[in-house]
Amino acid sequence: MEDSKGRLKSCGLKNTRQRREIIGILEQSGRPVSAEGIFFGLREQGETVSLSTVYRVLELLIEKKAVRRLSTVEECGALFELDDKHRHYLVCLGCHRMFPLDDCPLKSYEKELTDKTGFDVTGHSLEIYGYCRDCRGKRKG
Amino acid sequence: MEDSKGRLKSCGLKNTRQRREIIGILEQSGRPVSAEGIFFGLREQGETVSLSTVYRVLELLIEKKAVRRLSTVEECGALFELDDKHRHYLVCLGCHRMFPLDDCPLKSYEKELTDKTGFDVTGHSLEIYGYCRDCRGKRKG
DNA sequence: ATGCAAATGCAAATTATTCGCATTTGGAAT
DNA sequence: ATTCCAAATGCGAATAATTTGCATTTGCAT
Repeated sequence: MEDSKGRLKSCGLKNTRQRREIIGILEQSGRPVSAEGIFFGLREQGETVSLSTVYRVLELLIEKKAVRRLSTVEECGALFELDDKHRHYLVCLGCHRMFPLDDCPLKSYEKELTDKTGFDVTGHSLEIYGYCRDCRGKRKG
Repeated sequence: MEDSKGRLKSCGLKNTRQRREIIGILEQSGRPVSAEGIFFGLREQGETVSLSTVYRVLELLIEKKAVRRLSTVEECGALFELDDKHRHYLVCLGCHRMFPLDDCPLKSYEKELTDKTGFDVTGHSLEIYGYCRDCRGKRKG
């Protein structure tokens, strides 16, 4: 089991109080947190780290793959579409185009979940990431 | 097949030029668009609708379930978590708590997709929405 | 044709995030 | 242990995305 200091070392990052504490919050929380959540979480513990540092450290940790950001799609603000039929997309990380999928791989899974968890499942959001044919080529070249 | 005027009527909404045009863009586009995308899309067609109207109309159409917003989770800015192991959440629409799922229902599906589509799949984001036990009770009462 | 609630535009306010720059600090080299 | 410097931080200002207040306009029921 890795502690915050260990995580920093394995990322090859300088070991600073702020970074240790931000990672600490992420570890304690056990579920996704917002930048503000981290900022105020630290406040409550009597620690103080500026909000810009929170953002910068998160960015850095994402680069190092020690942290992930939920739902990567929304790069330029929220996205909207007609709510006609249920639909998901293949999102290209190269050109950012979105290709609709033929069908939803989760139809049966939702029912299963409702039964298993007692959670009343009403929907889901799913995007698949990767590189489209065009961008796949460009990456190699 | 419904046109923008028809959609507005079935939502019980007043039929205004701006609304027709915003819906028009959503129909034409065939994939998710940002508010700005709609705004400038209209500009290009020589139509003009203020950006605040775009936002207001989208909001309204979402309420009426004629439009959906991609990835509903991020209500208070981006969310971050440790990137230790692959994980998804059941997100409660009542209390906004997030409950981690035991496992990912898409493991095999990704490979299948890579083969089928020629898209180089590198990952996905998935959240399941609904109401947790607590909130399910409260909704009925 | 008329009237009014609802819709719109505009500009200002908020919120989320990023950036520039002066100051501080971790840790490699001594 | 001390020195040094690139890298990290804090602060406040800048930017981007979204919301809101208010005066004006407009659908549509009458």
